[in-house]
Amino acid sequence: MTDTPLRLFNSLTRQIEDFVPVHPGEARVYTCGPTVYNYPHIGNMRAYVFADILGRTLSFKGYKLTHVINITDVGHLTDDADAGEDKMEKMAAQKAQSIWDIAQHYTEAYWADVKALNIRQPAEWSVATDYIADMLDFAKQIAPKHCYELDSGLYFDVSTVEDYGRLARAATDDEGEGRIETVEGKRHAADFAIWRKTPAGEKRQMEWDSPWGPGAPGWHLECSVMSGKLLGFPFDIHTGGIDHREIHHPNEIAQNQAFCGCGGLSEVANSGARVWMHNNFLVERSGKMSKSAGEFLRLSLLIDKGYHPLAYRMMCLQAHYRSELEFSWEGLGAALTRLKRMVMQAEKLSDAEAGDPSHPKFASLIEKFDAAMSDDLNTPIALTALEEALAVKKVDAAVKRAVIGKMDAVLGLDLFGLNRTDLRIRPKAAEITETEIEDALVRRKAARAEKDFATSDAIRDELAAKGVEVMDGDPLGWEWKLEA
RNA sequence: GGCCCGAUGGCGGAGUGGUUACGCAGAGGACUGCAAAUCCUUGCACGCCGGUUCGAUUCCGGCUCGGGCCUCCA
Repeated sequence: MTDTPLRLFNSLTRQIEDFVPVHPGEARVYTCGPTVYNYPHIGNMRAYVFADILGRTLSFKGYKLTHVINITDVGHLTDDADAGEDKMEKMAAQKAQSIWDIAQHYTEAYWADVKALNIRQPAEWSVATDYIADMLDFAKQIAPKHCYELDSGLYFDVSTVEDYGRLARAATDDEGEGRIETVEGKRHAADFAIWRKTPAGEKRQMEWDSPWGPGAPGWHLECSVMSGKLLGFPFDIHTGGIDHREIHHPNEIAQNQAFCGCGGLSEVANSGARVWMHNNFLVERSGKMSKSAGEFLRLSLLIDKGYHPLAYRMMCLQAHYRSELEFSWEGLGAALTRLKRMVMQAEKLSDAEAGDPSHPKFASLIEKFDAAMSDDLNTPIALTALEEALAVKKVDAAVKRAVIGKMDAVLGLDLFGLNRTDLRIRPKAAEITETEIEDALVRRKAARAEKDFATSDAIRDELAAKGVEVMDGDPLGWEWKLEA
C-alpha cells in the first residue's frame, strides 16, 4: 500500500473524501452495466473505462478488489415505468429473435469492446435474470412498508424513505413536472415500479410468477438486489454514468434504505454504498451518442476506420472522468499519435526483465503518479508522469521497465503488449492491401539501394495516391500508414 | 418550467490567490538522396461586467453563451 491516501469524489455528498473501506484492506465495487438490447456506443464504454481505472487504482493502492458489473437483460423500459415497453422485448420483436438470443448477442458484443479496451475482467458479471428469486425475496421484504399495488404492478412509495432524491439534489415534492406521463393511481410522480405485471391476456417471453401476478422485475430492483447479495450492504463504491445520478441510483438508494430498515442519508452508508461515483459523458456535437437517434458511434467503427481501440482508451484517460469529453476524429488521431510515441519508448525496453522499481531516479515520478491517481483518479496528470518516466535516460532498463509496468498496470494502455505496427492506421475500406503495400516497399527499397531515386520516388508517389504514407529511415525500420 | 454543470491557446484538456500542465497540430533545428517518421527546441489561452484582495484565470455576485438531466441512453 502506498502512502498517499486515496481520495474520491462522492456524488452523494458532492465532496472529495478519503476512501475508507468497509472491510479493512478490501474494496468492493459495483458498476451499473449495460442493458443488452443493442450495441454499446463509445460513450457507454467510457463508463467502463472509468470503472476499470477505479478498480486498477484500488488494486494499485493495495486493496483486495471485488468488482461486480451487471448485465441487464430484463426490465429496462424504453419509456416510462408503465406505458413503455421492455427494451429487450422491443428489440426481440424487431429482430424477430428470441429475447435470450438478443441478450446473448449484445452481451458478447459488449464483452468484445471490453476486451478491446483492455478493461479487466470483474470478479463477476452478474446477469439480472439469474437473480429473479432474490429479487422476489427483496420485493416481498420491502413491500409491506414501502410499496403499493396497482393494476400495472407493484410500486415503491418514495415518501416512505428519508431523503429521497438526495443524490440527484431533486426537489422533495413532485410538482412542476409536466413531461412525466403520469400513471393512473401513482401516489407520487417519482414512485417507480418494483414489479411490472404482465397485462391480462398477454404472455411475455420473459416473465415470472410472483405474489403480484406474472411479470418482470423493475430495472432499479435488479441493481439493489445484485449489489447487496454479491457485495453485502453497505459495500464500498457504486459507479455508473452521470445520468444514473438522477433517477436510477436515487431509486436504488431508496430500495436499499427500505431493505435494511436504515434511516436517512446523513449516514451515507444507509444508501447501501459508502461512495457513489459517476463518470461524465462523452459528447459529440452532431448527436452521434444518442441511441434513439439511430446511428451511433461504436468501437467497431473506430477500428474499421483504422484506429486501434486503445487510442480511444487513451482519449478517455486524457480527460478527468468527471469532465465532459469532446469526441472528434481529430482528437482520436491525436490520442493515437501520443500512444504510438509512448509505445516506441516502451519498445526500447522490450528485452529487459522487470526489476525493482524503487530507484531514486524514479522516486519523484512514482510519487507524482501516485498523488495524481490518489487525487480522485486524475489520469491526465498521471499520464504526464508516465511520459516523463519513459523519457528518463541513462538508467538501468530493468528498473525503468518495472516503473513503466507499475504505472501502466493502473492506466492499462498495454505499452509492452502493443507495438508500432499495431498502432498503424489501416482502414478496413482501404483500396490497397497490406501485401500490396509491402510488395511496393520491397521494390522501393531495392531502388533506393541502387540509388535509383527516380524509381523509388515514383513508387512513393503511387502509394501516396492510394493514401499510403511512406516513412523510412527511423531506428526501428521502415513504416507506412494509411490515411484515416 | 424545475434541478445541475461548464466557458482555459488552432483542437483536446489539467491546474492554480502571485513563475499558467500536458498531448495533438504549427514553427525552427538535427537526421534524410529528398521527404516522412523519429529526436531536440519553441510561439500561442484563462467568455463579459462588477466586487473582495497588495495582487484573480483561480474566490463572490451579475450577465452572455453553451451543455446535461427531469422515467430511452454510460
